[in-house]
Amino acid sequence: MVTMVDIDLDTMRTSAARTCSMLKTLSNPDRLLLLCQISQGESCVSDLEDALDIHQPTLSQQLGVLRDEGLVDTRRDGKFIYYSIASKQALAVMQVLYEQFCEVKPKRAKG
Amino acid sequence: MVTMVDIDLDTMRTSAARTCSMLKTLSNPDRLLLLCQISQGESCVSDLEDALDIHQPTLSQQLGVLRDEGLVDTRRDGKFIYYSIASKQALAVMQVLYEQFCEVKPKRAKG
DNA sequence: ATTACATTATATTAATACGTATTATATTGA
DNA sequence: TCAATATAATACGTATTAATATAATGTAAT
Repeated sequence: MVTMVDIDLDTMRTSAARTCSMLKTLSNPDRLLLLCQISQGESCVSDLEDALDIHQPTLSQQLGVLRDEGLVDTRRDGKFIYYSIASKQALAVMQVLYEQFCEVKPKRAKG
Repeated sequence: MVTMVDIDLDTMRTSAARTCSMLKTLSNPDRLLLLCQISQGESCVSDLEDALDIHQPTLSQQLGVLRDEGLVDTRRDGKFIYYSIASKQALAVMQVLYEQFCEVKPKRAKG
């Protein structure tokens, strides 16, 4: 169990709405992988395309969703556009998701 | 930035799919509040109804979704059915969401 | 046992909206 | 003019949600 202070229902609903908005954005495999990749370090679109094997218009569309939700920032360098994580909240969530769903824990000997 | 070990694309996609499945389940304000409430301690349906002001069939429907996804367990005691968190992964995610979206940090004086 | 009531779940439907993939085209910069 | 990226337009299927009604299970009283 987890300790959370008691807050009123309106406040809770407001927070829940903001939270759900982010969660929905994360609830797509392509976007999740994109964020995962970008959270490893700034990446340009063609890097992401190579790394994740998502084809370009889809990639661009989903990156657009991430931008609209404010989860990523962009920076242009010549022909390339570099993406980075803009939301510390998203980063915190990604970190836990990684720990819970991707990290393999070494098994301990019984005893 | 966050440190994650490099894993192959198939494995990543498999993990992403499982992760998205849970995220989708969390991506609804009613369900999120339900989980939040239940993570505070085992609750029966009428408690949840009172606490969250969601009407009964909706409540039951959304609890069904949480059950189907394996996020909650139930236990009957007479007329009442008690819900509790079944997934440590969900609990971990709820904890971070709470920290990131609900917790109010006291402001420090400058300097 | 039967009745009645409280608690929770299920079924059904209607309305709406959403997500995604695809193809084509536009923009920007070297 | 080519490479990198974004946008537009469309089309398809399907998911989401709320609402209403009804069923199932348990308890208590008679």
